[in-house]
Amino acid sequence: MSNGISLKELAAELKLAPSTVSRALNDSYEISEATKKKVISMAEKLNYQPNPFARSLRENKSKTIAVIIPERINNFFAQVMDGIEEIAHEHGYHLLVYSTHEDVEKEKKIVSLLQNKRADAIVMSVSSQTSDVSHLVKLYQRDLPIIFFDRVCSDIPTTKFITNDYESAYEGTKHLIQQGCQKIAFLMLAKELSITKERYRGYLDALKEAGMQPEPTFSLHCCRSDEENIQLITELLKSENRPDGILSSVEKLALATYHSVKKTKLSIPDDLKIITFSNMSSAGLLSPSLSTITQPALTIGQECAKLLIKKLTKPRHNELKDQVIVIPSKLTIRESTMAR
Amino acid sequence: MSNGISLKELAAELKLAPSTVSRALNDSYEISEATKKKVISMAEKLNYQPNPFARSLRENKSKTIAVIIPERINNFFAQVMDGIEEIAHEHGYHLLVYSTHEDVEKEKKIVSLLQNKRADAIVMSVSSQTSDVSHLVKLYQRDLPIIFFDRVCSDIPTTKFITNDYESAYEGTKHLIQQGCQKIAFLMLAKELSITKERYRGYLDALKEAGMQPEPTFSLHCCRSDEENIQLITELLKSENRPDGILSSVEKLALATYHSVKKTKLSIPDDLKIITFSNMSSAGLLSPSLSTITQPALTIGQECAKLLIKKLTKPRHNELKDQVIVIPSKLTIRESTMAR
DNA sequence: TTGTACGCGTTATCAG
DNA sequence: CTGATAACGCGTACAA
Repeated sequence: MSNGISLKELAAELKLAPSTVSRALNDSYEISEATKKKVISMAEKLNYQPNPFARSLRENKSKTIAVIIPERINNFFAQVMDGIEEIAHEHGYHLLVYSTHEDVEKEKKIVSLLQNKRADAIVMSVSSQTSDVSHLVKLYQRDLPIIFFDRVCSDIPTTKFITNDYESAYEGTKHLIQQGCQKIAFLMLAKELSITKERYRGYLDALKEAGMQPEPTFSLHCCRSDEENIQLITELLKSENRPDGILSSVEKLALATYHSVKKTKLSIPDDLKIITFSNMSSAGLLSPSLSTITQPALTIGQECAKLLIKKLTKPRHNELKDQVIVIPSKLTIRESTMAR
Repeated sequence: MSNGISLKELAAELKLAPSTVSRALNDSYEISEATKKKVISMAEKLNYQPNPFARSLRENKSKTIAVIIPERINNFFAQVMDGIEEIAHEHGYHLLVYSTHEDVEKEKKIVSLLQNKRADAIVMSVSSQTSDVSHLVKLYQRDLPIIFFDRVCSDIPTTKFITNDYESAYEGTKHLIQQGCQKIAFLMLAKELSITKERYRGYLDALKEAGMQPEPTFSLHCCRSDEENIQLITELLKSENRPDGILSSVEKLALATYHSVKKTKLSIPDDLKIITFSNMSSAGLLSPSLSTITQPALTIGQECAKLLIKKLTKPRHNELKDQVIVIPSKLTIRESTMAR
């Protein structure tokens, strides 16, 4: 056996015209049952596989969706991918996957690669460095359907799926206050990120409602590097005026905090309480177990894919409206925020 | 702007023949520098993007590699993916990614989807349910280059990348013995998996060398379901004749053990020591911190991609020889295997 | 140095 | 119901 047979060869074998065979395989109504059967059985016998590129060329679609995420080693994004894949496969779509590693330059390269319609549509969450979005606008202008999730681009008029960032951060902060925290810090990646803004707002409003002033040094901007983040957080924890509570806007910063705490004489939750946005399944196994705000990652992925496929299947009736769809997160209280 | 311009249209704009434009863009030696410049600048001006499907159809290659992994929410596989992606992107290759969720039926479907040469090659790690490999043999017979990593198929004559499973398991077991364990259990997924077999051999040989008998009930076969695994392990830990040491052949079973221990009165490492194959970055943050055998995941991914691309680029000189390439793991001792 | 013609494997249109 | 033909966009042999 070697490299597969073409429609034409299959037709020759059957002594039929290629067009007839094509129609038979596509179950066209204008082909008799008898020939359909003959064609199908021969196709199976010879293990005929249609060439996807010829088809894509002809139909101007690839049955492929591109997914761009900031990082792969991240439970949230991995779960979202699982959700997208589940729905995509149900509808015969394939997934091209790209990770930007939180690097805008990488993101731009990837996006530029996708301009040629290699994928029928794009699902993405922008990198933490992304503030100028002209590369994404370009995509949009090329008529490539695009959906954002989690870290969205409000400038681009399409559908976005997020969790209730504001409320969750608000509730998380309120929880810290109820547990007795007086000085609460907020850990963020880039301040330009949509999720940062919303979660920060929730944090500030919760403080305000409790009559607390947000300490400027308590808004900590972190970066991609775990080492640097641990350094930054350690400094904050060792400072004269250190926080006694932390709301971490992403999982990795909570883990960095755990590492930092090990470098101090502090202990969680006695000296410092912490809650974080995170989808880590082993949050409950950490020392101490970590209170989390768990995002509906799988659902977000599924919904993204469902909407996109609806749009791809029936483009007329389904525009990607400029709207934000919110799916709520779930607070799970564990030891890291226990009152003494 | 709408949907991109074709080579023909670009040629018309330039008042040149399509073939000339094609050659200019591909930097052919038979085109004058002057026209090359004109063509390139116009191509940029009109944002010309070659149609990848026309190209794939013509050249019979897609510049795409398919990657099949058993699960996405797994630090090892995520890191391997990162390694593959890094090298693939350097060479202009795209990645189609599929997860089997440890399900052979899913694996078969995916593999069948790839028969049509949608991808130029495949990198994969088989599901834990995979014992019959006829679906993979079929791929191989189709002349689709395929490379295995970690969970390999010895029946298929191609290159495989693994870690030193036998030695690592041997060393891990020996470490447990040195720390005072007398009754060591081995946790595995399916016993048919290549990694299970090798790691089990290492475990058995270490026991033997220490003059210990392998207790039959201490070889625990687990499954995909975390709940069931926790149940199984809990039973083992509560049994009359319980182990005092555990070598876990995969990360998830170690985490399941941590959950199980919480359901008993035992404590790690006093009553039970445990070491596991794992690439979890937060192993050091668990309670207690978890001793691990860390696989060179990134390197494995990079090497797979390098070899595959060499093969795809210069097929004549690079056959995928039937060999196993071993890249060693690293033992990291933490609290979970401390002697009392 | 540039242009013409063809084929890659499909599917849709038009004829019969 | 089936067959012939054209077209999708590109690259290459062959011609000029």
